[in-house]
Amino acid sequence: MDDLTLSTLTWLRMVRFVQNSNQLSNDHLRQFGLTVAQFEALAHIRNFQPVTQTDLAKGLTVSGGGISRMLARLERDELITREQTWKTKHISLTEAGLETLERAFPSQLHQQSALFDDALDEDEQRTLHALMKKLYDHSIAERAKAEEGD
Amino acid sequence: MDDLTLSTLTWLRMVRFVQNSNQLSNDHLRQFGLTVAQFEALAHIRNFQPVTQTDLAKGLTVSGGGISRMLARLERDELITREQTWKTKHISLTEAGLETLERAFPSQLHQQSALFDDALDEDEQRTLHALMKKLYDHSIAERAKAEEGD
DNA sequence: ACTTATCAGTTGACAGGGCAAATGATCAAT
DNA sequence: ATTGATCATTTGCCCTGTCAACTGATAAGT
Repeated sequence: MDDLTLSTLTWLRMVRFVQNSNQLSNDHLRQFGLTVAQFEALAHIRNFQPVTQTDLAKGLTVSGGGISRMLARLERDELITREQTWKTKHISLTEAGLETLERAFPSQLHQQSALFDDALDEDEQRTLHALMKKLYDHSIAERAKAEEGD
Repeated sequence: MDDLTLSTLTWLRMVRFVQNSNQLSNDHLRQFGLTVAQFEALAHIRNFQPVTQTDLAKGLTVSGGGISRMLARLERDELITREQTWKTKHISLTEAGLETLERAFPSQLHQQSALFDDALDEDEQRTLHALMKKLYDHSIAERAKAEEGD
């Protein structure tokens, strides 16, 4: 009954794996009062601060509207600050934001990579990485193509 | 600056690829008035109808609350019906639901697999499938472990 | 100076989805 | 029959995210 081409099956497994992994990360991060999205936002901000909202949106591949709302929540929780100079807002971590990130970071990173390290040996990981790069690059090209033919 | 372990990089590419692919699918499905989530729900319902909400939630790996809302929207749009017998609601496609699905199905499937077929040859696809199966199964096991140790 | 692009960010309306508490319906045990 | 236990679904509250329309600020052309 089901539509079991190889790529369909692969796709399904990938989507579910990403789902499961995100859920595990969310469970894990709950003790720090963070979601995966927030964790990733904080990590990105730390690496590039001070950063504009537009750049942050690009870096995290979310829309401008999405980043605006997320940052509003992070600001409300006093994990980041937004300072407006001219027309641009520059985002930085607060003390509390940095502290939270640094508490969560190591275990989150470990949790994340364990999912790969436990399931695949080093050769397999390298192979997977190469395949994902191909797929990813191709999907980027497709998105760009869709964009221009708007 | 960035935390560039192999698994982190692989993870990032996988997440972005899934994002891009979903976005491409959403763009594609817009002409049929469907989202990816709705398309997948309709396809699943067609294959298993009549099906209970609980089973549907499991099949699509969303929570009970999530499925309840999504089905409410699909019912509002008259793509499905919910018939209550005893304590359970049985979901089926309406005429319009089936028709919409059948119009969208072939091109959506094609769009989906093209992303793999254009980027990877057959050997690579088989390798990827095997690796994803390993990862997926492992993530399922981890979720189960997290569940019991609640 | 005054209008017009243009760019950065916000906001309303919406879909998707999680969790936990509440409802409803059925079944089991007294 | 009545009280509980159990299961299916709903609902309130929240976060994530899109799109499109809107606001504000700056830059440019006349």
